[in-house]
Amino acid sequence: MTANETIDALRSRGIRLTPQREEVVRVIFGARSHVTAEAVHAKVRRKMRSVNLTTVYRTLQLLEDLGFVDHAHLGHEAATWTPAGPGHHHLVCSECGAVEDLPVAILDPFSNQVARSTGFTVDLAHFALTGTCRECLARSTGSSER
Amino acid sequence: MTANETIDALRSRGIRLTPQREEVVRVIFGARSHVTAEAVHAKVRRKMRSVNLTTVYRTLQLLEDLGFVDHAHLGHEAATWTPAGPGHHHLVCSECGAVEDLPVAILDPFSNQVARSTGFTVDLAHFALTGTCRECLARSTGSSER
DNA sequence: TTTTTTGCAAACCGTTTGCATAACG
DNA sequence: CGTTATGCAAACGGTTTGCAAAAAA
Repeated sequence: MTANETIDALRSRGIRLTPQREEVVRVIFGARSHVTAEAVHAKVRRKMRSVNLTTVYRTLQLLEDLGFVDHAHLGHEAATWTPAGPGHHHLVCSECGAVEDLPVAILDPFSNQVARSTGFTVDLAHFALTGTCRECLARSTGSSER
Repeated sequence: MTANETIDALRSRGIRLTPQREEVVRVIFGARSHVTAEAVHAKVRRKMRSVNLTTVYRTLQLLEDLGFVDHAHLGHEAATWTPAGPGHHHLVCSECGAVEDLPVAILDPFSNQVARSTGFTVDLAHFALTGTCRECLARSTGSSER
């Protein structure tokens, strides 16, 4: 979905359109990666100086309730937002902070395995998986290990 | 490790022992499950009324730095603490909040899979996996679906 | 007595709330 | 016009900080 399509969808759902909301939509759908509410706010402000962070949070919430965006938690820091989509997972390196995207398919066998053995349906899109990326691992084992 | 062993270990490492620290150790090693700093604080207070939450946080941090305890994040709420151990994983139901423990072995194939395809070493002990437990899933698909 | 730890109050960050004003439809 | 959204300031929960007073070694 594009920003314009989303805005049209909002209109036809009878959602009140404000310049603030339109701009928030444009920012999220125009961003190339995950953005925090703070980042959305900053970008929106470049067009409309007076917009409040609160409004951004409220709009993000609204858009999520309507199914247009999703948010995920990559760690302890602020949540990040993306246009709604097939859901992709994240690997966050706890050493360097690098975020690696993970194709859904790779984790399917795992989800199935967990479902089979525990009855639990894991949602891997909402919370990131943390760990150590290849580079940081190589650095630490390479130099400190005998 | 028991509380007493930990206290001895602290002493022999030359760490200053205060009644507050001892009591924090006893609470964590005496708890049957994961406890938040707040919960540790409440329990410590039953013995020593004046202990401050800040002290609990600082002690927990110290104990973790020394390798005696670990903390994990089960969701958006407060972190939970446990005696250091082989590390176990958690499935947290986002609907009912139930926390299910997961045998490490179940996740090994998954970790290996991720490592193989991405070079990323996941640390599944620090952040819980969220999802929907069997009961909540049954409830929602059973009653709301046609 | 020196060094470290404590308690307290205040700050922190990300997020949410209450409320009066502004603006959509 | 009625209804809903906005901006602002203030509160939130979990955690961390600075600092002077207290206690460990």
